[in-house]
Amino acid sequence: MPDSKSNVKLHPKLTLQFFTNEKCFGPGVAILLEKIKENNSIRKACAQIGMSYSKAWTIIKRAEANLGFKLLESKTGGVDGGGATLTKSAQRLLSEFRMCEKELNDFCDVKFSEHFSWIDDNANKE
Amino acid sequence: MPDSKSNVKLHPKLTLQFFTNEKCFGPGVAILLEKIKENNSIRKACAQIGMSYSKAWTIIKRAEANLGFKLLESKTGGVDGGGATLTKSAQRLLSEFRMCEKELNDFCDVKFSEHFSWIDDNANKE
DNA sequence: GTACGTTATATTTTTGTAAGAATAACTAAT
DNA sequence: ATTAGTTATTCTTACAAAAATATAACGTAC
Repeated sequence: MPDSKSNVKLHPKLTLQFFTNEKCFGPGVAILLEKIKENNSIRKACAQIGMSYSKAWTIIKRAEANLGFKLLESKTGGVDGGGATLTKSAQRLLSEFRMCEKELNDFCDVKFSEHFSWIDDNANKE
Repeated sequence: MPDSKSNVKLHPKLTLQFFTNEKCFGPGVAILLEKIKENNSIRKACAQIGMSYSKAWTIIKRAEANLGFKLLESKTGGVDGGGATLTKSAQRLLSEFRMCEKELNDFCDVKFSEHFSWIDDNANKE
């Protein structure tokens, strides 16, 4: 049996994504929207999470196109240069997404221990 | 509201992965192991799923190192050139993984309709 | 002892994705 | 008009991940 490479014990990670024909919503867009909500600015949000503006713009546009509704209400120009805020739909999507993720993760923790606790036991390993 | 880019309706996709310090097991290794089991051969398995042998080898070794036990029992040489079979632990891991995935996906379908049915309704969209 | 078909492993090449750069447009204030 | 700071958009560049390639080793049969 090979030596374990790591001290961190085995744990599950669940990723929730939404698709139509293509991937259109997941953790990346979610965190981005959260930061835009905090900052009222796409640019500042990008700076905080280390994402390029062009990527942010791309994934938001793709999400909007596939979901069928707008996520951002944005203004250009003005004294502060402009800004962006979340639509009501985006806020709802975001909050439901986080709730859903939490419920799934809780369930996953239960199932993981049901199915994989035997891995910690040092029996039955070849 | 932007026009929907696609006819396929919105649906969730759940990905289950295992980590220690690094990612070490997920759908990719799972399907690979299933094909190795079918064929008793890493090479044939790779051919079937369009994965390079070097990648297969890398992800299996990484999985073994992080899980702490062997996944494959392999032979080189001989009349048929050799081959590989799954260890008992690998078979158990695989079957529990598929079961766990199924339970999570079923739960996810329920939760998705609880949280996101409103997206289909053409109300509340800006 | 040569051939075959595989595992085992490292190295090189390709490719897909993200970052970065460049540019235009917008609007309130000065 | 000019400035400022943002959104909007496209294009180019860089990098990391995957594929491809190369090579060695293995053991059974002929």
